Formats: sequence, structure tokens, C-alpha cells
Amino acid sequence: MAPRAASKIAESSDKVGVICRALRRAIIEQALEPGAKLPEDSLGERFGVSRTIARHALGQLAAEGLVELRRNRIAVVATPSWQEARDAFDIRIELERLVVRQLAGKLTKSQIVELNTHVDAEDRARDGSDAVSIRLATEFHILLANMTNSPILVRYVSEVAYRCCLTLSLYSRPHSSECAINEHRAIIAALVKGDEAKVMSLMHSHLDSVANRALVAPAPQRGRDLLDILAPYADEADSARVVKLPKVVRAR
Amino acid sequence: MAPRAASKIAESSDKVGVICRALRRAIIEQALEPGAKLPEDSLGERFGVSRTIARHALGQLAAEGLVELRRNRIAVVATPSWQEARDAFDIRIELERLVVRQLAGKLTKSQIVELNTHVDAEDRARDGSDAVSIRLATEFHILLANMTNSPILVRYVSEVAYRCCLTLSLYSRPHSSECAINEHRAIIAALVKGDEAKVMSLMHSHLDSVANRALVAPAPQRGRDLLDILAPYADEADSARVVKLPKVVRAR
DNA sequence: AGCGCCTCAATTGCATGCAGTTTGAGAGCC
DNA sequence: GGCTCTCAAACTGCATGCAATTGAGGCGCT
Repeated sequence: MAPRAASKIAESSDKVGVICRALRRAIIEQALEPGAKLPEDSLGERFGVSRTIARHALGQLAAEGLVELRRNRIAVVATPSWQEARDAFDIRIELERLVVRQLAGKLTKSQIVELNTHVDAEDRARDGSDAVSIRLATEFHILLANMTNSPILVRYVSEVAYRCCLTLSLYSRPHSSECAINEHRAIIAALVKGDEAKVMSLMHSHLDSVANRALVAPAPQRGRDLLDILAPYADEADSARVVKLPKVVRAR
Repeated sequence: MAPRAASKIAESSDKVGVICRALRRAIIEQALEPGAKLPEDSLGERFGVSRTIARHALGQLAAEGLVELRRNRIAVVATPSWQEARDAFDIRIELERLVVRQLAGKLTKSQIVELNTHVDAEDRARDGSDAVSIRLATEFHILLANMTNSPILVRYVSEVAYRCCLTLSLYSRPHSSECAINEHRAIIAALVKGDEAKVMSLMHSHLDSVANRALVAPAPQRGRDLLDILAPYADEADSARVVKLPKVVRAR
């Protein structure tokens, strides 16, 4: 059996999976902002596949709620309403409480190392772009979920975390992630200590504070060329033939 | 006809949506048992569409965890492990507690009527096939979720409820749904009364008891003894159905 | 008879082509 | 100037065709 496979959300084949991962990442790093257009042609061209595959990938992302698919219209990055954002965080809180409940006192040494290493990386990224900080913060939570060895839990936590990330692009002010990092460290400590109630309450207040800090007021949007945005993500697609990019697609 | 749209999980176009709904229903009514093969050709033929569409539908269902997609192999109805089943129920409990928490004391008169009408239908179906009873019981929970007006919550509750249904096919003994109906009535009553804590605890114990009734044996069947699993059903139902297992979907 | 190899029908993976729908840019009108 | 009407380009919806992979049955060998 292939141990690598089936780790992430639900990628059928690999080409589709590559596109999904690339777009997901572009979205949570806010390279693709909510409302950005995602024409099948352009995606296919950029990733060196046919529209069929791009279309399939969009279908998957739509099922995850990251993309909005309107019949006969160009797909766009989802633009959740404020209420949906709040709902997503509420769900996330419950799911992640479940995660830490299952994990409290059960982490192996190597898992603890892995978590600390990740938070160190978050620390180092503090001076970098907000986008990377946000992505790392999200990945910390997904890393935790992974340690439960519950594929279903992993999937739901990942999905809802990505969605929350997406809403951050919409409603959050410039991110100050310093405190979040400390909260991550506190969570690790409580997990190691094995105090179930404590770590659940820590996770709850952590996510709640992130939500409250984030969901304050709407933010402006600006347009950018889709193909340019995807450029850094495309070569991850095993450098399939990078074809010419004749068209300019802009999201205004 | 547009009024039906956008209510369910995440159907992109309509043809794909039709196939997804049909398969979902076939799966939760156990017409399609876990492991049943789902060749793209046959599906396309059966629904009068091309393989492309059937394929897309399978992709969606795979994202929901109802179908397993293996590269270059025929897709099959998912066969969750016992542990996954337990995890699904744990997640479901948390999600549905969230549902009733949001709903307690906030139901409109027409919603109360709708719920009671549904439970009445469950009652009438008690003499019918187990499959229909199970489907109706599941739909009660989805109906509740719908009333929260939170698309995200609706989606997750629906998905996880379908998954739980699927595991019931695998691990449950012949279903006795009578008590479940009473529990549904009790939940409605508590919702109307507006007692948040009470209704959350009711929902918790309701789902927990369903899970415990269903998931009794700690993974008795590891091997491929499908016939062993089905043995208890053999004398009760016509044994022809058991024999016929390998090919459930065929191309006319 | 048992065991392994080999071949071929069944099936998936993917691209492409055609038809129908939406878009938006510009001409014409008020 | 601003508004609407019109039409071609852009884009999606879907089917079909071709290559690649699989696994199931047949054949020969021991």
C-alpha cells in the first residue's frame, strides 16, 4: 500500500490533487482573494492540464467551500458572509476541542518535538509576510488534528480551518500573530501535561479570541492578474509544461 | 425551476447533483452496500449521461467520504473501519449539540409543525422496511440542521449523518427504531421549551445510544468474510440477495 | 490438481471538440 | 453625457475518442 496517499482531504487522482493543493495554498496565503475569478482554461493552462481536470479540481474545492461554482459562470474564490464566518469558527471550536480531548496526555515524544518545531517555525516567520504566518498558524492546527489518526476528524478540521483562513482575508485587520504563537505553546504544554479540561478550555479561548479579533469589519479588495498570482505555485506541479500565457484575467 | 436549488450539500450543476442525490439515497437505504462497485460507464448509462458527469459525481461523493476512489480501479461504496465509524459518531454528537443549542427556544410555529409531521412519517414507516426507517431517522437530523440556516453546519451534519448511516449498514444488527422515534419527540419538546442544556444532553444521549446500539463488537470482521457479516441476515431476508452481492450495479 | 504466466476485455485517465450561455464593449439613440 | 441594444468573444456544459492500466480467465507446466 502507498503510505503517502490518502493523507489529505480527498484527492482522487494526483493531477487533480496537485491543483487542489496549489489553489488551497494560494487561497489561504491570500494570494487569491475572495471573489477572484478562476476560469477553467487559465487554470488548465497554468498547470499544464486540460479543462476537464481543472474543472474537476474546482468541483472538489467547491465541495470544501473554498470556491463558488455558479452554473455557466466563471468559478470564483468563495466570499463567505460574516455570519458564515462566525458559524465556521463555532464549528471549528467544537471540532478542535474534540481534537485536543483525544490528544491530551497521549502525545508521543516525537510528536511533541514535531509540534515544538512547528511553533519555532511560526516564531521565525513572525518577521516575514503575514500570509506565511497565517498559513503556519493554520497548519499548526491541522498538524494537531493529524495526530488524532482520525481521517474524518482530520478532514473536517482541515476544511473548516481553511475556511476560517479565507474569512480572515475578508474581515481581518493586519494580522498580529504574536499572541497566537504563545497560545499555541500553552496548548502544547497542557497537552503534554495531560490536563484534558484545561487544554479544551485553552483551545476554546484561543480560537474564540482569534475569531473575535478577526471578525470585526469588512475589508477592501484589489485586483491582480490570476496567472501572475499562480506563478509561484505552478512549478510545484512537477513542472508540467508551462505554456504561454496569452490572456490577462483580472478580478476586479 | 429554481426554488429547490442551493439547499443541499454542494451540487455544482444539476445533472451531477441528481446522480449524487440518487447514489446518496441508495447508499443510506442500503440498496448499495459498502464495497459495491460503481463503474463510471454503468452509472452514466443508468442516468443517461456521459462518463464525464458520472465521474464528477463520484468525485463529489468521494469528497463526502461515501465513496472510495482508487486510481485506475473501479470506485466502490466506502467501507469505513469500526474506528472510523466511532469517530464519525463522536464528531456528529458535537455538531448536533451545536445544532440544538442554536435552535433551542427559537423554532417558529411552522418549523415545529414540520418537525412533528416528519416524526409522524417516521412513525408510519415503522412497519415498512428498515431501510426507509433509517433514512427517515437520518433526515430528521438533517431537517433540524437545516433550520439553523447555517449552510456550513448543514453541510457537515448532513455529511457526517450519511456516513453514520453507512456504518450502520456495516456494523448494526437489525434495526429497532422505535425508541429513536420517541427520542426525536423528546428533543422536539425540549427545543420548544427552550431548555438549552436539556436538549443538548438529550441529543447527546440519543446519538450516543444509537452509536452504542450499532457499534457493539470491537471490529469482529477484519477479514473479507462478507458472507459471515451477512449471515444473520440470510435467514431473515430472502437468501437470494446475499448470494447476489458481488455485482450490484450493472449496465443493463 | 495446483501454480504461475500471459493475454485480452473491461475500465479508468485525460484531452479535445462542439453547442449553448454569459459577458462586456461598442454602436446607436435619447 | 448617459442609456440601451446588439453581437462577437469568452467561457462553461457535456460527450466522445484514444491511450494506459488492471484483473480475470485461459493455458501450459510441474
